Amino acid sequence: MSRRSGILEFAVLGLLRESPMHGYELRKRLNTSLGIFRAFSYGTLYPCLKTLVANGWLIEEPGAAPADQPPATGRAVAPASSLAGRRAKIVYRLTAEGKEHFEELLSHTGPDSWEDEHFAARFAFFGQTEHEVRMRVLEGRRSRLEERLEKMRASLARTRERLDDYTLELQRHGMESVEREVRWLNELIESERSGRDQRRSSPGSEAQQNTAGETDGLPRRRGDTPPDPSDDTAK
Amino acid sequence: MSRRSGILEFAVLGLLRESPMHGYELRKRLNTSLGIFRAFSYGTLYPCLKTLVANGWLIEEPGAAPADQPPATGRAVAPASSLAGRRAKIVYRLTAEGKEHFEELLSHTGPDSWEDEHFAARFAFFGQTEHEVRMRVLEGRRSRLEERLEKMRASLARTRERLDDYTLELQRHGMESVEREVRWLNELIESERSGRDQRRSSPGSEAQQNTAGETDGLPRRRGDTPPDPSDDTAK
DNA sequence: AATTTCATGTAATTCGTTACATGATTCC
DNA sequence: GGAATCATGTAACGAATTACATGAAATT
Repeated sequence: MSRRSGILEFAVLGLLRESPMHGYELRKRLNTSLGIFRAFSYGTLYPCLKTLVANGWLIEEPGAAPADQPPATGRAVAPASSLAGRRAKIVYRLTAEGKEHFEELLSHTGPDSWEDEHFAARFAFFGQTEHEVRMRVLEGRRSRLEERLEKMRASLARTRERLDDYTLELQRHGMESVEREVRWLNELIESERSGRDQRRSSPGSEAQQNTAGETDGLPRRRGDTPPDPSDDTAK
Repeated sequence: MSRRSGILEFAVLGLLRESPMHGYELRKRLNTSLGIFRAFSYGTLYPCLKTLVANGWLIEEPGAAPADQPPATGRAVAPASSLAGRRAKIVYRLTAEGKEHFEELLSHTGPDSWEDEHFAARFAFFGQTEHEVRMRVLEGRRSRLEERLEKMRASLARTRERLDDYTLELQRHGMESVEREVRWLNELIESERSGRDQRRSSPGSEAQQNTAGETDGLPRRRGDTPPDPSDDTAK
């Protein structure tokens, strides 16, 4: 019941799987940590959390600091008027069912999975995804983009000449972007193939830290930032 | 009244300015001709048309073929049962007020204009936009993207190491895309500057044909289609 | 003490889609 | 004459935003 768009639900479960958090922090992670994620508003996030709780996938805990600041001596964190009545921070924690559900979502691939935002969300949690599934998603995405390319080419060929230069340039640029993403996917698929099946659905409940790991099959880039020095003019 | 999202309204007015059309065709143009435009459904388009008519910006005409096939001898097009009763094709035509309104939209730039979809729509009609405005839009877009880049860089620096390789790769790719678009904008702004102010708000009501024109200040690319022959498998 | 940032929520509204319902035209 | 495509619409729903309302904690 209540198919709440998948994407937000998925991302929330995925993030909470790594560690419990309260809504406010969750939102920030959603907007920044994950690559492409659009900025969800509180008006979206909080109701969604309620639903997830209602489904038994999360539990609300009256918590103080979100997993960074350890509870330590027992005071100082939940200060004055006991943790009972007042509206305190609510820390959301994934239940066993929630974890199971997320795992299921992770292993399931439908035609949605290739669409822009869905794909980004899937990719963001590739770390906990099985090799098989990763391949399916990457290849699905690629053929989705190739379809799109074909349509663009067709439309471009059909309408040629009749369009002004700006429209043409817009289309050209759009196509180039898509072509570029296809190439990116090719690289990813390539390295996915060669770097066999490291990291199946993760063994423990901990997020794998991957400290200084070169273990992953990703195409490495050193010299990350492009040759453009001195652009940190903050303002 | 009824601020219908701007973007669809804008695009519809812009397309109808070039030539009258009926809804069905309009939708196709929306999806293909213009570069990036997402696919609007009929459920969105038709009500929007009604609103535009109600605002006096469009008029519905019982029409047969949409401006391609000339009315010619008067028959053959609206065949049997006269053009009276039955639900016929409705051709939408821009009124004088509509044209005026569109022109106003064209010359107005708000902070919306830099956002992804808005920008694409604006760009698609740069052909009828004044040089001044084009510059504002391009530069606004660029600084919007630069803001975004800064945030991404900051977040990346903040979270380093703590993220798994896939998340990192996703962010890297996202940033690269944005950087690329900035470079594209730089080129456009550059050629906009050098190729002074050709094409102010268009003189006549006709869409400028631009047949084989090299007049525009756009960065030219010959060898447009990438080295990929034989891809016209229309299927 | 006042301001900013953190934190949680709700109601109204906007934007847009899906699914449905209908009918005309063209192609085979 | 049947299928595909063209063509127009509507009602129900969905997803997410904005604006509002509240309050606790940290900073100055």
